[in-house]
Amino acid sequence: MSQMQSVEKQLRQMILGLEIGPGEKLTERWIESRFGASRTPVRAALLRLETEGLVGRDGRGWTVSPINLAELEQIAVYREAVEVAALRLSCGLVDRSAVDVIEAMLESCDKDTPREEWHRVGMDFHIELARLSGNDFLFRAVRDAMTRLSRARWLEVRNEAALSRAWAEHRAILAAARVGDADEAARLLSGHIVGSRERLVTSLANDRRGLRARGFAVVPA
Amino acid sequence: MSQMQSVEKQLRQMILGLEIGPGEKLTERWIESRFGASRTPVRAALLRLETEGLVGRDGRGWTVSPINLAELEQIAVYREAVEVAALRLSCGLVDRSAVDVIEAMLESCDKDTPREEWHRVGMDFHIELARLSGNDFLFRAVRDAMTRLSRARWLEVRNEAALSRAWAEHRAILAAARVGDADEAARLLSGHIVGSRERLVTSLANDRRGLRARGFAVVPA
DNA sequence: AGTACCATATTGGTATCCCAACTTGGTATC
DNA sequence: GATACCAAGTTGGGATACCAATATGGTACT
Repeated sequence: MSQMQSVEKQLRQMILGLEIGPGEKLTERWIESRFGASRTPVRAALLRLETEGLVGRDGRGWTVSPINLAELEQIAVYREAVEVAALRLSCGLVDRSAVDVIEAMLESCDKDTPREEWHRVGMDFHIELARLSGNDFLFRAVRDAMTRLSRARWLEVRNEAALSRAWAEHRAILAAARVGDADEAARLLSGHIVGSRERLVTSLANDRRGLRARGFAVVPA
Repeated sequence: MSQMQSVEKQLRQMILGLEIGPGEKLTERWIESRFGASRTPVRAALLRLETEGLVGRDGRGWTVSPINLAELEQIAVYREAVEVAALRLSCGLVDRSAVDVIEAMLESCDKDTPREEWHRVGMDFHIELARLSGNDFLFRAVRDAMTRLSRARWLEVRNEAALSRAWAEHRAILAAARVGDADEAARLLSGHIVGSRERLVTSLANDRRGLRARGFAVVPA
């Protein structure tokens, strides 16, 4: 693997894992020494992460993108459009057996599963469902949206009730998709996304003070 | 403007204007000498254009992305999802006066208008309509999709009949949006996108031999 | 003539150097 | 004590040098 890919991957992981806080300043030279690479691959990695929305420019320098509540709301609308479109396509497929693979993914989480795993599977559910459509653009749109939502959702997975509710909704969506009921699946997915957004934004808005105290920049809606 | 932005802009213009043919190989050193910049900004520009899908990696090197008919079909599905979502949002706005600005844009094209302008306005119609929704993600999705479609559409604008048909459909969409009839506007827009895709892919598939003769790589659906 | 092989040129990946713009911290002045 | 100002350090943008991998073209041998 090239240094650029290595730096990109590690830096993304640190940002998504909140090892570098939202809103924190980054310098190319710090990344350079942190990962033992020179500035050329570091700059390349930053340019890519910028297009993912994980880092942004702050004047001349670089900043880890803050958690942006207004952005979270817009992403939810965007997600709804692309995920529903992908799901409708999938419901029209003759072979929808991949639904079972996704269901198995959900079932792999039980009470002993670490939080990180719940978090990852919760995102992968949506990503894999989109991949099933066979449309690369819809798939990438969902994957990128989930990446942007990742940190905000991570701050939320402590909530047991929300998780079990989400899993129930996920199963219901799969059940509708399995029998090819596109309208019902779409309705359930829309509801799930809208509901998730409301709970997420409310929760973060309430926690905002606490998050800022931990050094996490959170810009209001 | 930084060299990176300058190189990115000029290179994008050359690719979209077909001055560099789809499928052509690019070397960083050629770009370097062509635009009088050093490799640092050249590499940065290539990395950004890669995320736009205008250039891609070919093993170790760089290639201008070929025209890909399968991709065009997938983009149409993607566009339909995001553009319809944006249009429905726009129809729900209380102030839809911006529709008139878009209409004026359409009207600025007459028989004396050069082809390039028709081409640009035809794309900007969709982009501005998406911007009107106020959702940045839907807007960027449409803008990026139109960028990817740009070259294929350029090979098509010679067709007078298709243009006047497209303009009529554009006007009808605006008329429905103006009175806030979201369902009708969405129906018209869906039809417009599906129809455009069919005509575009058919036309390019027929021209494929001729395009390859001009050195343009066209990969079939 | 065909083919296997090697020297050479070219390429992208990386490291490093320089520079102008900007920050920062201290200092002299009022 | 406040403020205007300046010097030193830091930063991102750019240029260039170097390297390993690959492509290329010619050559010797069959």
